[in-house]
Amino acid sequence: MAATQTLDRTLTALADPTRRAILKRLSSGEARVTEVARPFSMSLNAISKHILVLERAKLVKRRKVGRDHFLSYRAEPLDAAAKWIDETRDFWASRLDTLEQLLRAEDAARK
Amino acid sequence: MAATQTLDRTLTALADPTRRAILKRLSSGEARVTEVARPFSMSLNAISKHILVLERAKLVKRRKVGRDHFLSYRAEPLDAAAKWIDETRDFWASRLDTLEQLLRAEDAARK
DNA sequence: AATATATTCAACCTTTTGGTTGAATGTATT
DNA sequence: AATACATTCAACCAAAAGGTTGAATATATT
Repeated sequence: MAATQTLDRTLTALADPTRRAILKRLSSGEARVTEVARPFSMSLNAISKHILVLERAKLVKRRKVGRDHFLSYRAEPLDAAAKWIDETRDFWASRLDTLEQLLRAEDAARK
Repeated sequence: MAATQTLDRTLTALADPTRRAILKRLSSGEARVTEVARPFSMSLNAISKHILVLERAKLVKRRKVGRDHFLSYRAEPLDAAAKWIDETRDFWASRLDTLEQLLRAEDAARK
């Protein structure tokens, strides 16, 4: 699978506050679906769907024990996301040609 | 505006590969809308909309000069995103460190 | 065996997203 | 003044997202 698609899934999963909250919850320990859902004011089904999105992004792993599904947090996909952000964010800091950019912008504006 | 909503906008903006490509392009210097659109195989209008999403997330700033709109990249919103990711990602790493320290301290006290 | 619990599946609904095309607006150029 | 260029606005469309409710499935408990 293309790396860009993996990144898409990761960032899409993170772009929703409910899913971020679920992840934070799981980052401090395993929990069952119902436990995860409890604090939220939406239906269990809605949470079940959010969990699916997180699973598809490999941010959550599921372990089934009888009727209980234990969910756990996986950090790995965050590495690629953090990497992309850092690369993009630091672009100018890591280059000293800010001056060149300014000049180019000025030049473009003139013509 | 709630911090969570700002983060939503940032991550939503980043979750699309076209928008990430636009950002990368702009991170190496200002460009006009048409210039930004050129490499893509979709309509100018589609790109115009993507730019709007990036602007709403404050990742792109617009400077109008006559009929030209110059777009520039802004890194600031990435800080919050990077922060959230790092906090979440490192959770167990830092916790295990603390636990290890506690155990080591206990051990030292015992002997 | 009957019932309760944990979870998903399925169907549905509304809003948002990501794209299209065609027209409008404002600014340069000739 | 006529025309070309840069950009957005508006209407439309299909697909996806995020939620709901009700039924189905599988496992525990009594």
